[in-house]
Amino acid sequence: MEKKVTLKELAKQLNVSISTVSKALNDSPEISPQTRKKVKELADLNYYVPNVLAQNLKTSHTKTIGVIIPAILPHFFAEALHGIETKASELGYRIIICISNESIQKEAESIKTLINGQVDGLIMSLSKETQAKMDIDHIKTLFNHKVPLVLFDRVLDQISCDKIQINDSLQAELATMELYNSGCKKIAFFSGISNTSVSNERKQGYLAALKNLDIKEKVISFDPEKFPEKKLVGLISRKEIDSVLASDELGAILVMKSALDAGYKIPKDLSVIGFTNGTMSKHFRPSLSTVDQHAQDQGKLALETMVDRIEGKLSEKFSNYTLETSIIHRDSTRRNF
Amino acid sequence: MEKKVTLKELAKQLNVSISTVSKALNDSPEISPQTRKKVKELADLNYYVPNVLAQNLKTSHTKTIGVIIPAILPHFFAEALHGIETKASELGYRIIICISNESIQKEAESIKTLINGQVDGLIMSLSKETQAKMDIDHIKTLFNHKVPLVLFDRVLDQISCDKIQINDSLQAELATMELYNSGCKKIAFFSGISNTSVSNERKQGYLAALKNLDIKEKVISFDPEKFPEKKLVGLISRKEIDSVLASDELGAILVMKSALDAGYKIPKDLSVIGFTNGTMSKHFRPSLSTVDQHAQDQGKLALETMVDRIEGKLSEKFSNYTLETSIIHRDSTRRNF
DNA sequence: CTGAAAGCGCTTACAG
DNA sequence: CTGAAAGCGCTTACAG
Repeated sequence: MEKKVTLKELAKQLNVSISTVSKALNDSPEISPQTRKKVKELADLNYYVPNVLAQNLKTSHTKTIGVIIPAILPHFFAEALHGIETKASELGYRIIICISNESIQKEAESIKTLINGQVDGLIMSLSKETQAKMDIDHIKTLFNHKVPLVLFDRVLDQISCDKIQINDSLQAELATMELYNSGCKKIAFFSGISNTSVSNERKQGYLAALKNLDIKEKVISFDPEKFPEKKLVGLISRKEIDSVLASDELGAILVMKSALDAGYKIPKDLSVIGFTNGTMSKHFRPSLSTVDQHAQDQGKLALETMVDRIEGKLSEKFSNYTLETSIIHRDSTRRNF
Repeated sequence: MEKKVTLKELAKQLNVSISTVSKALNDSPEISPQTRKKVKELADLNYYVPNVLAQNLKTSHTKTIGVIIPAILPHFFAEALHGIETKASELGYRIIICISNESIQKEAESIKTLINGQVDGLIMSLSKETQAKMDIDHIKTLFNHKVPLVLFDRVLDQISCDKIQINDSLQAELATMELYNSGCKKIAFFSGISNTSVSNERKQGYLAALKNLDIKEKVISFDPEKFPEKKLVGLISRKEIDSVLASDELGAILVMKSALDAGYKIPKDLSVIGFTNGTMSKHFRPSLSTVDQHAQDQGKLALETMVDRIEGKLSEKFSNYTLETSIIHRDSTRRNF
């Protein structure tokens, strides 16, 4: 098999100049139809594909966008990534993805490998560590290199850039209200993802609702690896709680499992609402009522915003989108309202 | 904010040549320690990062690998992708991902956008359509462009390249045997992913086991969007089946749900084994016994193989890895064996 | 130890 | 309508 064919070789074979070949291939009106045809035929015959690296070097944009997310396994991120990829391929962009594994260091490394010209912009959802420590030095290097940034879902006020979010706090407040309206009076908040801005927002919303309702708060943070089963069961048996708002899907499922295993009925003895509408929510028995975060839409919007920014269609001022969300009512909550 | 700083500017500021700067930055022993230090300091000060595009153009390798998968939402692929990314970042490679959405056309487009020099090699898992139609013309263009290919999970014999698989047929056979040994005598095979090589392999394994056992086969293909609930319940109530091997996770979950909803007990009335060890398998009640496909390992091995191929560490002959898999016993099967 | 020069594969003003 | 030349930002033999 011969080497990859270049403009140079095509030019030699046709006895014309490289410029002519280049222009012909790009359908420049400068070139005569006959030459254009001749060039294209030979190019096809040789499976010629222009080297993007060289093209990019000239045009200095790459039509590829970097994506750094904390993980892909959680349904929310897989779904968001799906949205990003779909929109990207629609708009003719490629995506390079890096996973930070919730670590600030890995995040910084990924940024470093991506700001070297191979990417027109960066879409990120921040790692837990970055959010917790509010350490954003590594993010700032982006701006030193004039690489535009779009943040989605896990954002930070300190960073000024385009942002896509959902109104987590409001949604949590509404979800809490719904539990109340369906007859629940002792509502607990369970979080398996403390340390993230979203979990915090959701807690704030929960607390705000309780304040209005004049209900006592009960916030429980836990490590998903060791769910506090006994504690939950104790709370139910002592009738200290009759419902749970969980800040994430897995948390909600673990709450339901523990309650069911202990012999309680859902939603009769315990109502549950989760966040993130994943496959588990849909297929668990009973199915889980949940706040839909519209992960795909967040991803799509992030990508669109990025492209608009790159192509100069946005004003200097950064945009801050807050997506509408909705509560999906399923079988883990009562309907009497 | 100034323009991106280049070697040229650093050279000008230091009153040395571009070559010197380049060599200094690359720690060439040709350059005196003092100059090296001076250059590096200025580079840091200016946040200099070499333009990979230019580097690649010279060295003609990009240290990035393209990945084309049919989807990211199914747990298997998310997990495989996770493995690929992890290993890539370990070995200093970046990955560009494209999703074919199970379509041959999208697959072909993705290949086209990736073979233009921006990728050192391609890792793929084939779309259903590609596997069903055995249409591999678009794959062949890869070879015309001398881009190495590694196939994992969904492969095709007609394509000669490095391959990573699990022994689906054998695993299905073993899983069927296990159902038998645990006392099941009427074993059905449910597939929500017909049209894929893996589903077919698994069916073959199932059939092979039944043949040995002299049991009558019962194969049911269905569209995951409309699971044949009545049919399943009918089969159970008429005692025509006492167990199910499902070719995928969602299929297994749907089988369990339908049976449970109809009032049957698992595993007492119906034993179930699935494929793909996802979160649903783990958290469903009862938890699902399943064949672990070691998705992450497949991903990691695919990436490693790719890198070895690129770096010339592999012999001309293509390798064909078959990974060991294992059955994870949980609560959807009986233990009396 | 330092630098001038060629070249990676392309694009694009500028001449002719 | 066609081509020579410069340049994108780097690397690397080759001279000095």
